[in-house]
Amino acid sequence: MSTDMTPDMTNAGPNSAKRPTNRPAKAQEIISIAQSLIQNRGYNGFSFRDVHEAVGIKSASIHYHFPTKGGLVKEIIADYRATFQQGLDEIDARNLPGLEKLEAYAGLFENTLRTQGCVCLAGILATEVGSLDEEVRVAVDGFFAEQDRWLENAVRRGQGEGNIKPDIDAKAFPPAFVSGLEGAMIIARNKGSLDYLANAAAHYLNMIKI
Amino acid sequence: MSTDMTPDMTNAGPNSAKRPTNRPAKAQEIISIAQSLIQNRGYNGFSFRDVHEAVGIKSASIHYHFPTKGGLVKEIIADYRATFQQGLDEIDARNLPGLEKLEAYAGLFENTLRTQGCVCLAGILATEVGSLDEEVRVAVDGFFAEQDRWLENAVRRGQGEGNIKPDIDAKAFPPAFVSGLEGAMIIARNKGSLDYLANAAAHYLNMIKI
DNA sequence: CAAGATATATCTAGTAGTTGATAGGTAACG
DNA sequence: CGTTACCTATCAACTACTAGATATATCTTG
Repeated sequence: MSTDMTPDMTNAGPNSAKRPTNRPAKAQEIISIAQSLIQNRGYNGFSFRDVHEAVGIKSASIHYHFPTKGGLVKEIIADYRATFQQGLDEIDARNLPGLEKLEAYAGLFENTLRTQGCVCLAGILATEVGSLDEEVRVAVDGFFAEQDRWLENAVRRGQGEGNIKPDIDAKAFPPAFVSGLEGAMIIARNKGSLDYLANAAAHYLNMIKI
Repeated sequence: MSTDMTPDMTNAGPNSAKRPTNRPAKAQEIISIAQSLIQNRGYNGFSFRDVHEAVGIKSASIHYHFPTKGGLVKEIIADYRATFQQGLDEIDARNLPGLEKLEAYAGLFENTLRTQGCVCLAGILATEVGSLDEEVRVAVDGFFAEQDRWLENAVRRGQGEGNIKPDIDAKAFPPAFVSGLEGAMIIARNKGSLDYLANAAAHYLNMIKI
C-alpha cells in the first residue's frame, strides 16, 4: 500500500511545461532551478552557488539576470502564482462537477509531490516569513486568497449539483482544505510516503461529499 | 473578528514552564532560545551568533554546551517531543470527553501561535528535511506518530461516548487533523491572523461532532 | 583545614569555508 | 558602436567550529 517517493530535482514546480512569462531562456532556467531548490531546501537553504552548479553559469552571472536573492524570490513566487493559476484554468476547462474539481485540485498537490518530490512553494515560503521581504509575504498571502476563491466556487457548484453536502460552509471549507493539503504535503515528504497526502486529501473530500 | 498577532520572542515553544530534562540552566536557556529561533526563522535561518545575542554568552561558549548545530537540533526536538507529551498528559488528566480532548488539542496549537507567535517545531523541521540529519527526520516522524496515537484514542473515546460521529475513521482522521493544524498554523502566521487557525480547527471538529 | 588537583564554564582569537554581491574585462552580435 | 550575456577576480560579512588561556568553583588529600 505504501508508495515509494523518489525526489526528482530535474525540473521545477508543478506544471513547469509552459510558463506564463516570456523571459530570456537562461533567466527562466534560473527561475526554475531556484524554485526547485527552494521547494526542496527552503529560501535560507539554497545559495547562488547551488544555482550555478545546476544551471552551469557562474554565480556572478546569475546576478546579471537577478541582481539580488530577494528579488529572485519575488519573481519566483509571481511565476508560481501564474503557473498555478494555469493549473486551475485547466481544471476549469474540463468542466467537471464540483466534487471532481476538488479531487483534481488535490491531485495538483499529489502530483507535485510525486513527480518533483517537493512541497508547495507558498507553503515553504510561509514557514520562512521571518527571513523574507514583506512583499513576498503579501504575495504568498495572495496565493492562498486565490486558492480560497477558486475552491469556494467549486464547493458552491458541487452543492448546486447535489454532490457536495449543502450544510458545508463554502467559505470555511477552502482554508481548511488548503491548510490540510499543505500540512499533509510537508509531513508526507518527511515520512517519504505519498500515501500520507493522498489519504488526508481523500479524508477531507469524504467528509463533504454526498 | 480579526485578532492581532504580536510575535513574542521572549520565551520558547509551548508549555515552556517546566522542562522534562534536568540540564544545566545555561544549556536549557540555549535550547529554549534556539528552539524559538528555529520556530521563527527555521533551521537554516538561525545562527550561533543569534543565540549569542539572545543568551549573552559568546558563540564559542555555545559550542561548549552543544558541540555542533546538528547536535543542538537533535536535543531540541527530543525536548520538544517530551514537552508536548506533557501537554497531552495534562489534557488527559482533565478526563474530558473525547470531543473536548480534541478541542483542547487544537488549543495547544492556537496557544503556541498566540503566545509565542510561532509555529510548531516539528512542522518547521519537516519543511527543512533536506538540510537535516536522518536522525532528526526520524524524530520528527516520531512526533507525528505520537500525535496520531493520542488522537486516535481521543476519537474512539468520543465515539464511545456518542459525541463524535461513529462513521468517522479513527485511524484516518488524526493525520488529516494534524496536517490541517500544521498547515493552518503556517498560513495563519503568514497572514498575521490567529483566527485563520482557529477557524480551520473549528471546521475540522465541526465535521466530526454529533 | 589548607593546598593542590580537577572540573566547569566562560573568554579571546582565530580557522577555513560560504554567503550575497560588485567591479571590470571580453567575446558575440546587430 | 552599443547591447547582451557571460567571465575572472575580488569583496566584506557571516558561517560553524577550534585552540588555548583563564577564572571560579568543587572535590581530594596531606
